[in-house]
Amino acid sequence: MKIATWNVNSIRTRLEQVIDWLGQSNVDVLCMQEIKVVDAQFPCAPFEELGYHLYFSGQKAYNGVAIASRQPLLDVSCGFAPTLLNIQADWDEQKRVITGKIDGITIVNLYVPNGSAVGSEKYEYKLGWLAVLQEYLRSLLLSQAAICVCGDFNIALEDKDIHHSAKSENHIMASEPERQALRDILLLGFADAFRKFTSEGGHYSWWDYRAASFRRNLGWRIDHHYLTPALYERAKSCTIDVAPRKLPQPSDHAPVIVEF
DNA sequence: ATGGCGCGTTGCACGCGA
Repeated sequence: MKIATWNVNSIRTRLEQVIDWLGQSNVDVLCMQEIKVVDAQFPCAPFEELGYHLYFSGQKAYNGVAIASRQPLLDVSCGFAPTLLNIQADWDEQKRVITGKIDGITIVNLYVPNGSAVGSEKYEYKLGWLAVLQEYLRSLLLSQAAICVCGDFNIALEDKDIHHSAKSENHIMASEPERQALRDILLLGFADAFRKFTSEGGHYSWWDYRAASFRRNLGWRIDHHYLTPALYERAKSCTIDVAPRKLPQPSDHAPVIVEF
């Protein structure tokens, strides 16, 4: 069983690359972020022709998450509210969460807010959103034993997840409050699948479009799979596939795949 | 220090991403 996460940066623009990659990688589940399309316009047909079922929560122009799965997902829900019944509704206005269950594994597909700049209004929104996410996962853990939380976290937890020329405490995605918010979430009982197999730095999942960052390998590892303990033990590999990032007109993110 | 590239938009410059 392979579960992949990929910020595709517009599913309509990236459709051919995503479909090609699905056909080659043969993953069972693909979690996508930044689909940037309303539900009525999601291009379902090419996925269905490959044998995938589609689940999505989209909005116009920004954000949006989707899951393509070979087997139908159970208990699909969008946003925090179905689990956090008392949450303020506006935390679900931006479409950043979709959850479903397959083979006893609850998959939570996330697009964590970017945060713009440390100290900005969007940064405060990101920290607030992460606090809501913590409560969401705490609540899920009450009823679900095997959880895979994956997606674009927009946080590099350690300095070795960041290329040498960008290490800055006040950099968005690396500031201490963001890292602490993510550590607090992991303390609920999640471990990084990638770090089960690879301890050294220099492995990245996102490279800025500008300044030839990919060619110079000036990247960040910000796309993650976080697993509950028994699932973590079952993980057989976790890899970043940089091949799609080399194509013309790529997403700025590469897919990350965990295998059980 | 700044901006760089790419996406979508009742588009033709701008907000946003990270």
